[in-house]
Amino acid sequence: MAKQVSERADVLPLLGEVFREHGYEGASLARITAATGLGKGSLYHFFPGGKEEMAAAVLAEIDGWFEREIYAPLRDGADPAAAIDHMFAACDAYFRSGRRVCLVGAFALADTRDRFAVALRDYFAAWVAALAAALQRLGRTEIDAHAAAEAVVGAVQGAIVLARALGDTAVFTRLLGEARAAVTALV
Amino acid sequence: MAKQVSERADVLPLLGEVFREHGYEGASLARITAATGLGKGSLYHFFPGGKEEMAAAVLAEIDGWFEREIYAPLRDGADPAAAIDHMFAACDAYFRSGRRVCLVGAFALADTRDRFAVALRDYFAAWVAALAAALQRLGRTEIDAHAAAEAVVGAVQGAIVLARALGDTAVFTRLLGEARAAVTALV
DNA sequence: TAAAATATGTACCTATCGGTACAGATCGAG
DNA sequence: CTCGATCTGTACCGATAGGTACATATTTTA
Repeated sequence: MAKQVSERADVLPLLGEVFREHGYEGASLARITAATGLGKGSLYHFFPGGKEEMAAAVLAEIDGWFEREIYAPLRDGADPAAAIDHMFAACDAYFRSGRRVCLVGAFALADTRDRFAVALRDYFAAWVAALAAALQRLGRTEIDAHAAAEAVVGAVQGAIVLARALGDTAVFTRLLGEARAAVTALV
Repeated sequence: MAKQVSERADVLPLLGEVFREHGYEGASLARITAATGLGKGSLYHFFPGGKEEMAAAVLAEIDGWFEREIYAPLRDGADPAAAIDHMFAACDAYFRSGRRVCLVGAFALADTRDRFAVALRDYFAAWVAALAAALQRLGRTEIDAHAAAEAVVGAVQGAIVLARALGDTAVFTRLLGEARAAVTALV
């Protein structure tokens, strides 16, 4: 019985991928075991709360990544305009031009919405608030900045849906490009 | 054993609601039975292909509704501008300001994407094409019209995700209003 | 190196999954 | 009224779901 060197944090990305590809209900313990290489023993040792705790941990890890990589620069970075550019580039890379689903968005459309309501709300609220802060720092009014930020975050989610349904990554890039142009034009 | 008066077409809306609320995998036969009042006998009589045929029938019914109610007026209606206005109003009503999920969009984010790939692609392709046709009839170039149509359809999907995640129908109305303003401004 | 804490695999549990079989009930056509 | 077609409820199927129990390994600590 070889001891696995993996930490709890190491399995979160693998876990996230399983939830992304199969959804919460479709992510069976068998699939999770196969994807992570961890047996039920290890899994329930790391996540005593079972599947629900696994999904919550994945959501928390995602939230942490976005906070570090995207929200913080928008909110506190020296150059708001550069932070916005970085956000669009990071989104294209993270969502692989629409090939990769946004787990939070997917959970929002499924009946996981209620179970993880707080995490979902916080994720999008933080994103909109951070982007709005950057836009305000560029001279926009609070109301205008908030509305524009909502539109951009919504555009990203819509672009993922469209790109996946049409099987076309170009539409993702196109929509993000338009959103970027629209939000940077008036600055 | 009382004979049910329901036709196959009558159960499709109920079926659709179950898939919308619980997703494909979450829509168990038990839930379907409870929601429709039909036992397994009747269910498999109407849909010999089981769950997959039920979902396909629901998608076809949805497609038919949008074709009749939204695409046709955009494409062939006498007044393209009025058809666009009607589209936004119909979307707000149909998706109940973001309270109700778009089944096609939800399927696109789940692993049902591959199983129903053709239906999902057709739904969005038809929507974009119809809206683009209306915009062209209002004088826009083909390329410009197509890009604008994609942006609007994407905005609707993004608005649903955001509204559900934030638990706020106002953001749906706001985003659709902005999309409507943007698309009708240059006409 | 002994003991305590941390991992891990396996066997097993009950509940439910989608689907099938089929006997009855109900119906319309003649 | 009869007969065949159309419905519908129930019992049942094997597979799999998430989860628990626990003995066995491995590390860490003292």
